Amino acid sequence: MAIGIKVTQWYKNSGRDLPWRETKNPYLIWIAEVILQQTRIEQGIQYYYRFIERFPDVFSLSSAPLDDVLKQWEGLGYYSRARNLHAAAKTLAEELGGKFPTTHTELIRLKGIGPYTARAISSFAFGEATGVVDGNVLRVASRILGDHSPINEQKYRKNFQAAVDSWVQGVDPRAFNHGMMDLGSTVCTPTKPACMICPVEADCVARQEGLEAILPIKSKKLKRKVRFFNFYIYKNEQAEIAIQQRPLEGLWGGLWEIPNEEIPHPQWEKQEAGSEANFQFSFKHVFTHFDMMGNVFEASSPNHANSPSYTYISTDKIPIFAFSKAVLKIFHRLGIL
DNA sequence: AATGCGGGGAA
DNA sequence: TTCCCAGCATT
Repeated sequence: MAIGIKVTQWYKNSGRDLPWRETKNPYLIWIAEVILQQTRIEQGIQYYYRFIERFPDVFSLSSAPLDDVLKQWEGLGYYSRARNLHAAAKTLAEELGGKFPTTHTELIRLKGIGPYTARAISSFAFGEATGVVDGNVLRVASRILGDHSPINEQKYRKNFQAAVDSWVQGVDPRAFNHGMMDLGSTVCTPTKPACMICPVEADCVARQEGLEAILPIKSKKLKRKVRFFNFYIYKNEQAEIAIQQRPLEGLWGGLWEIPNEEIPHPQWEKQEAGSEANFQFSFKHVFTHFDMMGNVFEASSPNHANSPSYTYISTDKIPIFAFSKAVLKIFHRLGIL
């Protein structure tokens, strides 16, 4: 029996039941897929419910201010996703009449929709017979094929895509693609895969050659660097604090923050901010590409805190603005949120 | 092809 | 610590 049929049948018996699988509405599927990019289901599912309640269709999203979209995204990370989602919604609403393209080759032209998401939408919403390839599916395919090429290198990607595309031919694309991802997350796991209950054990080269623990191969990535920052709580006479909005590009793009500066050298014990800034505490915040070590200072003297970019707000207005997780943690630590 | 971009959970 | 997770955009 073909791999496609086995995976499809397995999915119908053992697949997961997830809210965005109950619909063929491309908008709902799109929102779920973008939220779940590089994000675990448990982490994203509440964001999904809140997001589609606040923005139930492409027009409510396209007509909303970007700040509202970012507020819904607060704490989820990779904030360019929210910005791209908003931009693509405008394209869909204003140029395409709110109608989604039905093929992955058209969908991929929209902001924030890449090879994975384009195929997920076209397959799940419109039944296109194309292979949906994410990190889970790459692992499954690498093991089934016994392929030792690094799955995180672009030049090998098309081979895996072609294999999955061949498996989806002649079967229900929705069930097959969902099945491949569920197989990856519940059976063909990174460590200790449950090969005994795998529907394609007999087709799996890695299993036959005892390579389950070796595959998939991944080439090494660079080690994170450490960068040092000072963060400042500036208070005016009304006990309001200074905040500012970050530029749309780059880290925490479009989010609000408290004044801060990167310290070129880890002058950890020194009071960089001047005599009137009182050291509060230090923290660590981990990113994909660097570790942030932060010092937090508090100052009531506004003489060096009068930048035109600052907005002074009372602390009970903090929930109105979208902040990064790091800044929210600072607020909690200081007891002002 | 390499790099930037968040945050949380598990081994 | 290290790795992983329903990736994409930019250069």
